[in-house]
Amino acid sequence: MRGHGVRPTALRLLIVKGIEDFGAPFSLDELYRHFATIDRSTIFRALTLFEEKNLLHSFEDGSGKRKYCFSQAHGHHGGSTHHIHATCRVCGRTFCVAPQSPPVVDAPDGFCVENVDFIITGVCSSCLNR
Amino acid sequence: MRGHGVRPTALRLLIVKGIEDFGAPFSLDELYRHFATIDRSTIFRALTLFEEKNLLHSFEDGSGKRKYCFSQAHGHHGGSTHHIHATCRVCGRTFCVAPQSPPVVDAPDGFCVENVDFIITGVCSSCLNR
DNA sequence: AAATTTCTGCAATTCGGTTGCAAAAGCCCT
DNA sequence: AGGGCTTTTGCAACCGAATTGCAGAAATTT
Repeated sequence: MRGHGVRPTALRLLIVKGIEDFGAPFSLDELYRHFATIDRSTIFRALTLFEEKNLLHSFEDGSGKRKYCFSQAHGHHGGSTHHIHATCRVCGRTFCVAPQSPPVVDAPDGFCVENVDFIITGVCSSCLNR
Repeated sequence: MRGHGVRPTALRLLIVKGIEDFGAPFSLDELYRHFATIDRSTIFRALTLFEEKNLLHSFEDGSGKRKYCFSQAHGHHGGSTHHIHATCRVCGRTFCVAPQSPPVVDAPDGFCVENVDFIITGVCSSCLNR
């Protein structure tokens, strides 16, 4: 955390802990409800800061809520800002499709690529079996 | 339009016409401003209906506004619900990265894939040169 | 053309995200 | 440890985009 220029306050540590509990991409709202005591804006600002400092990555998955997850750099796979996610349109949850790295495609002429998101939409197995 | 179970009212025909004028993914707002006379909710409901009936496809590109574009089935490429788009984080416009079909990746176990979006984020050439 | 259904405009609401401000907490210096 | 400065936090309010309820208009059916 310090390495990224983020001061580790009590709440921020708590928040990171909470994020780890999720183990999957989460929305601001999910995290907020996770510990009902911390203010929404505090969490929002922490997430924004974390993203700025490259501890987190965020993306829109079609569910209407922005999703956050740890940057690959942080650990669980690869080593770039590339992501494959699967979002269930029924329950709105998003899963990391772990180790694969998204394939390379051509961008339009002169387009400077900063990030690539690969988003699968459909129905997850637990929503299917119900 | 009829083939998809959508009744072609005067306004809906106008709206489709407007969409064709764009030639690129557009937001509700852009379309609304395109013909200042039609009510926002009317357009919204038309787009929602079109999407339900598979005339349109929509996705979130990170710009905060939902983007719509014709389903591939409708014509301009491929033949499935697969999409490659490039979004400029400066001007918010989204471009179709036309003829390529996104590569196949594995979804989580038991996940029923309905759609695949490949979203490139960065800065477009006209925003770069300024 | 009367009855029924669908569509449209308007106004209001929801929802997620974001900001301004004052108090609280943390940091640094003596 | 105490005082002064900076950063962080909670609260309340705001914002923009999406969405809905309702009543009148338009289209369809009989």
